[in-house]
Amino acid sequence: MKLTSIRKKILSFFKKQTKPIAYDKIIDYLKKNNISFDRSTVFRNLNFLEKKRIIQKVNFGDNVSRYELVEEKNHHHHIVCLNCKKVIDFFDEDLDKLVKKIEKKFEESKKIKIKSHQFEFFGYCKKCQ
Amino acid sequence: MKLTSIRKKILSFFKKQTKPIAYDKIIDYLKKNNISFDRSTVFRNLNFLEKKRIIQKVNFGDNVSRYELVEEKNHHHHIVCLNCKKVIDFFDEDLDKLVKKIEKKFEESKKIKIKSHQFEFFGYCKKCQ
DNA sequence: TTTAGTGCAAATGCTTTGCAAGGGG
DNA sequence: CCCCTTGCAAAGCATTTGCACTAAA
Repeated sequence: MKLTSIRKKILSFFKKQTKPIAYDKIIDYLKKNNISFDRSTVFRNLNFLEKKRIIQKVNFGDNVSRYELVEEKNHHHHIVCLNCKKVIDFFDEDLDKLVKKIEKKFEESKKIKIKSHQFEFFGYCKKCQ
Repeated sequence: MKLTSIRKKILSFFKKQTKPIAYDKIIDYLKKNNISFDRSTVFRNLNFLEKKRIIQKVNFGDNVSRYELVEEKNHHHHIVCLNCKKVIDFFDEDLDKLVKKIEKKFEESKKIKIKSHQFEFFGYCKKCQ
């Protein structure tokens, strides 16, 4: 993996984020910081980083690709405002335990290798209700 | 809501499905049955039916819009094969109970109105492992 | 009769690709 | 020096839109 100039910038931008970010946020960031770039390069880097499992896609049901850094230690889920797309992370031990139990159950009974899951809540935040 | 010819066909197609279907499956169906249609009409109907809460979008993380009929009684989640996209429905009472508990908790503490959630597992089915 | 819904064609927006040039290891 | 990565331009798709016409209620 070559650490090219743009790749470094994109990675450092991801490190600053606390929520999943969409492609256009990266574009905005690069523009604001007067970093020259081509859109295809950004897409190629996102695909590349996803394949390398450095970032992962997060799905908010609106067909917009959002990414966040993969962090094993920090497993969490999201609550997303359907209007303003504000994101609140949440952690729930009971849920994680139950998820593991369910995964085990299906791996045994259906012979499926579970690789990942998505679990998101959608609603309206205080401001958007 | 007018019951136009195409709308009827689309609805009856949905009623035959047991799994979420993507746009192109509908196209295939209409073609096979020699029903004349325009792609934009199909999109308009999907959006319309979604707005009316007759169908709902289901997200498998691949940025393909898939829909299924909304059925209140029959709340379930999916396990999706990452390779062949085969879908297995699953039901889990413990999970549903926990979800309700979590929703309540966040509605009270964060003042968020939860409207829906998505919960899907991804993995590789027997054939694709 | 009224107006929601359709077909058609064009536009839009996101993402990918081919190719030649350039920068990183 | 090699070849992975970039920039550029063009292509590819999925989805949306404007407009005049059609058909459902």
